Amino acid sequence: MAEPHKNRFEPAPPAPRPGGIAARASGATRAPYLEGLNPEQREAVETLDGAVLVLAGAGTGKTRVLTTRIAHILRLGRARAGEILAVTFTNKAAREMKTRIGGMVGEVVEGMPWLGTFHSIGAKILRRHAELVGLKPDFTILDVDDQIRLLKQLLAAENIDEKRWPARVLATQIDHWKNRGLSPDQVSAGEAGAFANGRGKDFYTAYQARLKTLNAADFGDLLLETIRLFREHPEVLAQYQNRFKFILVDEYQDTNVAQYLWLRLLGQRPRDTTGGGGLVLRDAALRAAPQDEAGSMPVPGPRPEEPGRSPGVSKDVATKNAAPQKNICCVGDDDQSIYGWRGAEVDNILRFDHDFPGAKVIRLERNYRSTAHILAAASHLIAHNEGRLGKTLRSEGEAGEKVVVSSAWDSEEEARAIGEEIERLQRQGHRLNEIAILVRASFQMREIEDRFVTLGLPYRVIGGPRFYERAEIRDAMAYLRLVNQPADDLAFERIVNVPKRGLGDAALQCLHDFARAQGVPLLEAAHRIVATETLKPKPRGALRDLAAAFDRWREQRDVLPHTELAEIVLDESGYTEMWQKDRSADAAGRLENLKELVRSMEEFENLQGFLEHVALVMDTDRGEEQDAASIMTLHAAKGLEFDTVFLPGWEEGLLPHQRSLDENGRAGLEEERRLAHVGLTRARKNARISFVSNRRIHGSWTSSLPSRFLDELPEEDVEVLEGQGAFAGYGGYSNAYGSRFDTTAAFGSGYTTPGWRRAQQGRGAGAGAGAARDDFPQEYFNQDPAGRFENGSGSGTASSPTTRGRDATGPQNPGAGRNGFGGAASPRRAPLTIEGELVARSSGAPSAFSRGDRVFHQKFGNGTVRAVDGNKLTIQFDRAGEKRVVDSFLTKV
DNA sequence: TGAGCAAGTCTTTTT
DNA sequence: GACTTGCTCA
Repeated sequence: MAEPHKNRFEPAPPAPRPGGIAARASGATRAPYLEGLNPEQREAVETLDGAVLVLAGAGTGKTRVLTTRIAHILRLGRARAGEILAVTFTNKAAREMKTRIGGMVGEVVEGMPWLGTFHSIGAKILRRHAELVGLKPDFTILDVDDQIRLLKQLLAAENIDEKRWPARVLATQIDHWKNRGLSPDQVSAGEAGAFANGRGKDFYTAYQARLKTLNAADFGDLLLETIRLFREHPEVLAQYQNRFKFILVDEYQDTNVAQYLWLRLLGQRPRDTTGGGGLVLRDAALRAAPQDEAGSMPVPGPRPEEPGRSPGVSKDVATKNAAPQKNICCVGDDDQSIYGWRGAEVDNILRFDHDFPGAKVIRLERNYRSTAHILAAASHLIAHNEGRLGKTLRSEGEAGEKVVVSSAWDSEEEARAIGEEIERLQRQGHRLNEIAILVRASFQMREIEDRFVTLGLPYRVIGGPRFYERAEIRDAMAYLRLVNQPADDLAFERIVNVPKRGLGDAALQCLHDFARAQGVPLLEAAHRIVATETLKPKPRGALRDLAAAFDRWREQRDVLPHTELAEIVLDESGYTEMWQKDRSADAAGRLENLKELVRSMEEFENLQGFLEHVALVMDTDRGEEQDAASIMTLHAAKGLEFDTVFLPGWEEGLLPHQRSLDENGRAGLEEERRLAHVGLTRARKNARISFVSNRRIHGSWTSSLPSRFLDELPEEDVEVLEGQGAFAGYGGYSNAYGSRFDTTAAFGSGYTTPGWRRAQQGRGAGAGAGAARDDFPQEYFNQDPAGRFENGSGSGTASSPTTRGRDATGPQNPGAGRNGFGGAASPRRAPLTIEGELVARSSGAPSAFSRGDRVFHQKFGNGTVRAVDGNKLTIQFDRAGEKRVVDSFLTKV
């Protein structure tokens, strides 16, 4: 096993010890990398055999443990670098791990070929065995944009009304199925029937078939097809099972079912492979669990213990596959699971010990990042969640400053306050690099950016519009893809008439028909059709030239360096010229981007490698070293830390986000709470939360209420400031420029000001005003949905023709504002609708409505019942479009 | 065929 | 408010 070997990660010469080197593991005690680990971390690093789950709370040294563990394995010679499978969730994390391991072992990173994201490793495996799943090794990886265009074509071909079933929605659904590890034949009839006029399943099948003919795979396929490969070809699976001696998984709480299945397969010992049947079982269990179980619950309330949600099944599966296990180590934090919307199954981590019986669970609870106040606030907040494994973060640092909560009249003022505070910090010598503004939704960034621009405050937006998503980059990429892979019809369609070649709809339709008739890709069809009289002379000539050009480029591909090829392609196709001639303002920038694209190609060995990178990584790693404040979403902030963190927008509807509540009810709320928790725990020294009374949404002003999460922060760790400019009305505005946060009056003892109380009451909306804290959501959920708008203390949607719309620059009417947080008297948007929750626990009882009924809905108006599913109805609203609604919200007309 | 304008949509998070 | 789509007209 531990035979001596040579590799790049050959351990550094052991520290000199008297008596020579023992072969025991303890030989590593002197290893410098183990020094400074606390006992739990050390245990997590040194427990190499069997299954290990490391529950690593925020700031407890998770990445350090992972990387040290790898270094340790290498150093002990338990495996070579190529025998360790280390999967991360994001490219960023993979990159960081590579760097850190490199630093630790003192070598370059290339030595870890199987360290990467699930998707990149999946793609790597899939390329090696592509033929076995009906692809060629050079298959194209489609992004969402391509997917949608493909689906649109299919919709048209299948004669499905795109208005009713937007391609985007179908793409999401298919993605969802794939996340759950379901191939078309595994999708239950009922579920598939609800889509595309009952043809959901056929549609999914057709989509997959189309991908195969295009020699393409979407993101989901990178996992799903690998799973299929493993299942259908045990010998291939065995090959990888033998290869990987150790498996490490980062952010395990973010894995979805497909990723789970993928890991299970690889995590078994070679002979175990027939146990694959058991996986399907678990798979089926998960498929059934979420909706149906919730649906049968009569009253909202604590769910049955999360980890045991389908104890019967999962136990069976666990026992069945209990046999020998690989050395698998999963690191994660259930409190940081924020990707449920993308199919992540917190369950995976919650029942790790069911899946890996005898697994060792190690908790890392010592937080080295944040001060005690920040940590206490975050812990108290997250304790409101129910489905948790439970960890208590302990601070290893000092008490520090309290978490600051402040308010502002509107989002512009909030941005102004943040800008001022940052300038103040800057004057005190804080570095901008150590400051971050974390928002819930990207639209919040705009006002903040605007303000920073005005102030001349350097900032950078992380995860903003991406380089590879820009139109000119995608066009250029399409050319290159097509050179690389002539069957890439999507690429062909994208560029066939860019720049304009006079190939309009008519000509393209003709070409399509021709291609279909001949059963060849479009580019090939182009070659053939120009030899016929089918097209008119002008388009025919254009098409002939284009096809000939691709022939030429393809020949050059094999002889020229790929960067040179790219320049030739962009040049000869007329694409560069098109932008040079363009008079619009951003043309220059686009040309610059194209140059940047070609430049970035230099880092790759060949075209194929470059295309792979673009498909999977999607961002350029341009490390701007300038000192600048970071603006990003809460999601993007996971894994990062800053001295000072601003958390604007803690308002109902934004954090927690309305849509999350609507779609996922209580589970959605808990995920939002985790998001808030992630935000707080990013801060080392200062956390500054703010909320506003008025926010601009869709360009018009909407009033809002403070987030319920504010109530869930412990008073003793929070300092509440009342922004001076916040409620002072117009006059206060000018003052606000000169005012400081810290010149404002504190609230005295926490949450006792009249304004705050009123805000609370307004929020209770008839559900019992005292309802705050823990019992609040409960009360809220129990409200009679129909009565909501009548007894909602005048705060229903219907009664809020927003008076704010009248001034374009901001809601400057001081009237309501003076009272406090907007005051209960000001017009409000409807208190949280929680339809998602109601949908989720719909009973199976037959509905009083039937198809074709005309109905009325308080919020959406009149509509027609399109489908009935228990008490969940699909309604085509006359004005609001199609919605799924619970029947209790409806009255017959 | 393509430009220009009007209307409509959608704004959470991403490999 | 920003963007896409659809429509009309030259």
